[in-house]
Amino acid sequence: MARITPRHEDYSQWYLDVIREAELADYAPVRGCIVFRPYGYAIWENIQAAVDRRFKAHGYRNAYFPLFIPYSFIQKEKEHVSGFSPELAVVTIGGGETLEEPLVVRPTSETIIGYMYAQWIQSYRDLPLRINQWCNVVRWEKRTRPFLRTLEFLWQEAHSVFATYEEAEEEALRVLDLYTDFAVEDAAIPVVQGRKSEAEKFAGALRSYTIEAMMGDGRALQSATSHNLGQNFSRAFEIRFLDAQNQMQYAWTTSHGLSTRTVGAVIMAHGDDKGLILPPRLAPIQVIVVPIWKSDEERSRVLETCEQVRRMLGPEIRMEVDAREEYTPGWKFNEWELRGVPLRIEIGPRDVAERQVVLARRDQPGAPGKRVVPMEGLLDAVHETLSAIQADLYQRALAFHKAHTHYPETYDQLREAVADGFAWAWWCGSPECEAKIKADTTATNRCIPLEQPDGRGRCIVCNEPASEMAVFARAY
RNA sequence: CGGGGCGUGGCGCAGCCAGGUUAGCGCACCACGUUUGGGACGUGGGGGUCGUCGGUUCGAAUCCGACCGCCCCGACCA
Repeated sequence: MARITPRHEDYSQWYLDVIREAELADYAPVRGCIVFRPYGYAIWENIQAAVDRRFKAHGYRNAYFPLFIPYSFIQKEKEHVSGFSPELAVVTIGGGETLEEPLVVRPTSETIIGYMYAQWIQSYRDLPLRINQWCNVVRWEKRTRPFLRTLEFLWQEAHSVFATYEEAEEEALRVLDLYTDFAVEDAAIPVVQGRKSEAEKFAGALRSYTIEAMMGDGRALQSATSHNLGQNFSRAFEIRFLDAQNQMQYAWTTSHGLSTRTVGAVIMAHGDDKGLILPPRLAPIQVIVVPIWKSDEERSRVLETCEQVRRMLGPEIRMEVDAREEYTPGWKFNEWELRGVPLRIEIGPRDVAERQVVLARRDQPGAPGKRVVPMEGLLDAVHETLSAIQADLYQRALAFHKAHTHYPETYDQLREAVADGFAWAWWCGSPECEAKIKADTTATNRCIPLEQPDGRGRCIVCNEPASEMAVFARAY
């Protein structure tokens, strides 16, 4: 029987229990690696579809670059090599023979894509160039956690090239908006858009932008990143072009990524003690139909009605009929609630006789979430209810986010704030003050939000004048 | 990689301290029957070299050592 530790008892255990019981993933025989089971992978496929659609609308095309990167490529960009060296997986033997040059299993693809871009770009007329790839990457992390941090993970990485700094900067912010739109509209998760501090930015970036989401325990999860790489990689890989004045210029590049960690974000942002709650837009099964019967005669009538419902909803709704005979309706109710299916339709003999069905919302367990609707017009009622669930999940997450967002004015208040959620505080910008907070509280500087309050303040640590607020939080 | 905890059928655990016949329990699984509007019940079954390797002993799940893995708290990170 499904056994899920209550969140208040042990949040980490709750997270792991949900993943196991909902059959999202299982541990692989290699440390730090997971198997994406079909139900978990289906969530990722829906995330992929939602993100891919947006990238294509922004002018991106998909391509695929190799898994293996020559070791020397990683070393060409100074900060990139120091940032990624500790976590590289390196292949030194191929076909039984020691390789002349070791191959890195990509931790990210700026280098190999930069190498190719250098060959493809000659003129300003070749710009802008926007390419995205869906792939796996490997980072040899010390400490792993299913979905949130695994040795191998799946993601999309988009890489673009522009003629000017301004265009690259604009792109970094545009794609950040793209991710934000996905998070809000599809994942139903509110996020803080911001800029990473120097200490937290991507290795090799001029500037990194992030969206930070709040999990159910108040901790932050960096949910997507968008980097303005400046000319760092174009200089390292000689990505140059002739401008309209026939002058040779180094290009300006950007990169952007969103990973399978997003599956973990969905689990932790919406789940409750009964298990998963999936936003309808990302749910592999949006509607589960549970038939109820006693006699064989009732069974055939009820199942016939289920098939009518399938014909009405099937073309537009991801739905299944759970006609298994070995489980009782009550068991199925709990099972599908654990798996986070947003809407359940119950159909029994009474409903068949009345030409009606019962709709039960996952996000409102028990009687309050149930209502009887006529078969006539069922498709519209289901669409409306799914939309309402999608909207309500976002509102609930937003209310939680706000309730756990604090504006401490003293260092002691900051300590208390980061124990509960996000702390917005004035920060002078110095790495020392940032490091002190991390050392004292384990909370890190998540970002400098793009939307800043008016006025100025004094640094929460050193009391020097500060022109910007930063968000501090404990993070995954 | 440091600190703490834990490895016993698929899941959750007991047994270990005080070594001794066929290693138990709940759930899950298989068969049959009765059930089915919020996790049904009966009867009968199947499944474990007790994380791995080595040591002590007449005898090891139990004692000793090493290693491996997992979880939690840190340092590192999407």
